[in-house]
Amino acid sequence: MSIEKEIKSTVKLDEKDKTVINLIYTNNWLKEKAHVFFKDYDLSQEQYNVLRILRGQKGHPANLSTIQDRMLNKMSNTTRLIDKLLKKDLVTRQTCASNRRKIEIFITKKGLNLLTELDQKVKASNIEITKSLSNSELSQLNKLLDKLRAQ
Amino acid sequence: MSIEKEIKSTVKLDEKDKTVINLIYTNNWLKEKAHVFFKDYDLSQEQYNVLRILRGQKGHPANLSTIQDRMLNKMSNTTRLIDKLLKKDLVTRQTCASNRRKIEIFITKKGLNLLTELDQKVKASNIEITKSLSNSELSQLNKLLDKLRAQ
DNA sequence: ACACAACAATTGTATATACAAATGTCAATA
DNA sequence: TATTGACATTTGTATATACAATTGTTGTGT
Repeated sequence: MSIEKEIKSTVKLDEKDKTVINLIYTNNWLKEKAHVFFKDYDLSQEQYNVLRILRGQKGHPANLSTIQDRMLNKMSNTTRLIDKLLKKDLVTRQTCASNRRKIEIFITKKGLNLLTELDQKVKASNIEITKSLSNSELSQLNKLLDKLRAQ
Repeated sequence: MSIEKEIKSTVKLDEKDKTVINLIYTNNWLKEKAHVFFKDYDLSQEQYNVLRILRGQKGHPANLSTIQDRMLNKMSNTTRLIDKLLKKDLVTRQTCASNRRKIEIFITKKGLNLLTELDQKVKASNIEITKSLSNSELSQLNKLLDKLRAQ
């Protein structure tokens, strides 16, 4: 459905306004799907994201500011997010020996296993989410989004 | 910047995965802009959205479920959002005479004036946000987003 | 008229997020 | 080595959001 019908807009929108609303609307649509997906795993989208960042470290520790840097949703409170992962034994936390202001966070074996389990499911979910578009359309969409943000 | 560089991804993503991440990332980029925009007005994005819905009613009242229906972010607690608009005298609330389960919400003169003031600024902001894309690219992007959601 | 289900909104509670202030640590320099 | 500013994280507090339970109202069937 076109975004104008979708939001039952009473006025005709120009392409610029439409794009902004369309992005917000599409994100909500996406967020709903992610929510359904993750609730089975007692994991928030952000927690999943952090685990992936840690896995990307390939054994090297990450400290809080590194994680915050790479997070999709830059939220201020990474400490409490890590607290939750810690409580589930998905990560470990220790202060950095060479600089005690920093902390070193590692993903645990349990965390890696959970990610492995999720990998295929996320893949499947992404296929499902994007099934209406061909690969060339997806590539176009990616190009346009990248260009939009290039300011 | 491409989404892969942006998130410092260590692995090559396929277009499907890239699209999903790109949408999330783009939304955060957008949310940040909206946040900066609205904070000067002591108004949240959602509050603004509700005011616009009420203006769209053109004098007719809207009840809570109608508003919730049309909101971009379907959140559960419209009551408390209306509370806040009420406290700022931007809307009025009264129980519906013919069905006392319903309430009727109207936008006030003050609310309409605020919207009028914001109209041009939102327009300008949307122009700024979308300045990297031509009109034909924006139209393409809108088509792709609409198609993506068409499931 | 009464019981009961459906409806519309509100309230309570838990969790998430944003922002500022506080804590502890380190580096520079006088 | 004492002071100061910057750094990295944590904590406190306010606000936002999600979800379930509750309240009050209406419509329907008996």
